[in-house]
Amino acid sequence: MKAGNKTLGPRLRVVLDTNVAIGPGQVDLLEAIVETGSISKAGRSMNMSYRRAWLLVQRMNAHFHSPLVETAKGGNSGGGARLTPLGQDIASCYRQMEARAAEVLEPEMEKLRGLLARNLDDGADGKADPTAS
Amino acid sequence: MKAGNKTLGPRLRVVLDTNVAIGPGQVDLLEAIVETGSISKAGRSMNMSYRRAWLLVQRMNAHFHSPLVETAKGGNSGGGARLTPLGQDIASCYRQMEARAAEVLEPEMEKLRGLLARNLDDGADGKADPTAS
DNA sequence: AAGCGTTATGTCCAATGATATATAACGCTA
DNA sequence: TAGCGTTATATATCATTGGACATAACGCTT
Repeated sequence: MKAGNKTLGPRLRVVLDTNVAIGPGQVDLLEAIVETGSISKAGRSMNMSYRRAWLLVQRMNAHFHSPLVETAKGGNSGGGARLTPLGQDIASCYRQMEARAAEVLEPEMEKLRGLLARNLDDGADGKADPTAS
Repeated sequence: MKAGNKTLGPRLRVVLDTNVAIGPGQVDLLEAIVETGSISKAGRSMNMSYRRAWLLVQRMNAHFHSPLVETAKGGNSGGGARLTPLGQDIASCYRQMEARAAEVLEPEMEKLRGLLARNLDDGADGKADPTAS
């Protein structure tokens, strides 16, 4: 339920090394896996294709010294996925960082919010930040 | 030669409203405009096409209640661009937030860094990761 | 008047990213 | 053994983003 919403506020993307970073999307996915018990259900629950969800899991697993997500094929329920202790640890660590950042940056957030255009236009625009670097 | 500054650490993307956010790329651009005095030079200096740089400026200007960047056509130097007080204010505010976040999140960063895979494969190549998010 | 570098735009195209679709394998249950 | 839902994976298609290029206007200098 909380996964996948576009919350306002500071968004954190933790860049740990070249080509390895964890951001809100990944953590949302981890939490959705906890809630649903499978990669496919997690993906569906957050409007993400199974392929994408699976690739993200692949990446995360590869980047750390042991997997964050453990999967099983077959079985009564067809299979499933769940977080390893490391996965839980990383997800909760990220949330903690997020909360701490939101807390400590609140004054500046407030200030910036006051400088916005009244004009909440969109329509033709419809996207946010193309600058990834 | 690699002008791109992929600094490690927490990266901040301040989501102020639906469709309006400021992130590291935008602020880098603002600062490059200060340094170079023009959108085109700023773009070149950070390996960004003029078009892209100009569009970003457009967007930023539109999103706040007054422009962040002021431009001039023609003239002795052909024209140029510079930050308005609001632009300077926003850029420095963002940097401050960034610094504060980096400071306050350092312990968690340290912890996460310790969990990385030893294996830092794919060095200078660049063609390694099929997923980006 | 010509020239210059820049802003300001539009149009086209390549690269990238994400989705859709199609299988195969798996292991439990009925 | 057949069936189910899932993981795992390849391939093809669609969407979005960004870059290349082209052009005009501008206003200062020579």
